[in-house]
Amino acid sequence: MNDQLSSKEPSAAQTLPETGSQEAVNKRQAQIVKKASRLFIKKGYAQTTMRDISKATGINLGNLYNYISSKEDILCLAFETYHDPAIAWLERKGVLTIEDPKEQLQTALHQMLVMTHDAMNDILMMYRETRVLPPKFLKIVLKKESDLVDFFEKIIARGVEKKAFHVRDPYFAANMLVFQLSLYPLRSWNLKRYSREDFLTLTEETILKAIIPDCA
Amino acid sequence: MNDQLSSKEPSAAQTLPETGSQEAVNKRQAQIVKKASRLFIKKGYAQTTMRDISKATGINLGNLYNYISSKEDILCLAFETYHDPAIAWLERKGVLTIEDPKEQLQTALHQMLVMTHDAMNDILMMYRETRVLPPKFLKIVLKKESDLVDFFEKIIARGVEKKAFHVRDPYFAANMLVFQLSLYPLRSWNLKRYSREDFLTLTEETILKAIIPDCA
DNA sequence: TCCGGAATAAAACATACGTCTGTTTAACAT
DNA sequence: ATGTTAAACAGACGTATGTTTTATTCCGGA
Repeated sequence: MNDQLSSKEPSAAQTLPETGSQEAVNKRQAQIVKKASRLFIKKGYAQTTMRDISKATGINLGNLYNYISSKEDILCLAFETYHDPAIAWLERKGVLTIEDPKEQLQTALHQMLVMTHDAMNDILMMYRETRVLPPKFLKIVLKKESDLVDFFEKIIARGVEKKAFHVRDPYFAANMLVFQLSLYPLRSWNLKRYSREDFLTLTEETILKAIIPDCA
Repeated sequence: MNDQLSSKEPSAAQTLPETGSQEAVNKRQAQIVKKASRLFIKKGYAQTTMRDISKATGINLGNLYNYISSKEDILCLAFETYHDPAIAWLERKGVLTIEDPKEQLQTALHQMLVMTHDAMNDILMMYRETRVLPPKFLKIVLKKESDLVDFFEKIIARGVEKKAFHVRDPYFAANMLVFQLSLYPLRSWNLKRYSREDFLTLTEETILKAIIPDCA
């Protein structure tokens, strides 16, 4: 009846009715998460009701629970959906094999900026709703973010060794850089005057200036 | 620039019972806001109940409504309490009269960084709960933030004119700078390794490097 | 044609919430 | 003592919520 005491698995391992084809269930899940995310973005997680989600997806309220195990679970799935592609890109593409540190940093930074910009609403939502995540899942999310910082730290540290960059503390610089990626998601209300391209260029330029000595 | 920043009563707090000593009421209000803010920080606004606030303040649930007009009102008051001092400092102190652009920027930046650092929990809370603000009050808050950006834009623009700074777009630089002030509030979970002083120095250094040419 | 699993609609359920009301207590001037 | 007034209190009200359940409909395949 009320199994609140049973440990809540993070969404990935969430146990569901498990009937029929897992394929169709996953598809339905994705549909729910996508629609629900729009609502979370527009109204906030707490202010979005399961009835809202039912209406938005066109899936009956009771039927929703055949695909997700709880409202909280939808949020976890949303974090997964929009957080993973970034790190995935950095690994899939051969960023790590670029020899020139400056070019390597520019390539990684540019791609991250573009992705961040295009997913601005989702990122803003994540910043706002992080608190709602169950502790176990929160840990996973922070770990992923921390990995991203480590990724940039390595690039920067190598550039410093090769005298291509000039920063006193690569770990700090990486933290600042990753944080700066969120400038637009968190402050777009004050940056409307810039076109997408202008903004990306300006941001890239500003971030790099703090890392690459520009006196040459 | 900041014309009506010292508006006191007619903020967003709605009209209250308006009893006898407004003095005691304000004191009580401050007490409520302070305690409630701690709860909002710890559990989030939506997850904090008026009963929680009653328990934390020791003020009876029903009696709370003699001092605040709604739960939402408490949040508005919290924003006011922690948002105003920053702008106030910049105006009170004679930052605007400092002649040397570099010294002027350093002074303002340092103070803002210290204040941001010390109010990190409140700032994190504000980033997260902005959505809950009633539209009318949200507008006021964004205006204040925008004013802060304008403040730094003017400093930067003057430094550019005097060839002391090197930035392509002062408005963008100011936006980035103000955003960077929130690095610690938003990312402290990944920056625990730094002492307060080390962190402040590093941040100041990094922010300035993007504005002041360091080839000298 | 009929069966069985899925979807739907509607309601129920238990709880939690913000807010308000009616009453009591305490302080204090008269 | 007494009367007045503001503060404190417990409890209730109505609504909204996440979740579950029940009764009914739909539809493809035997």
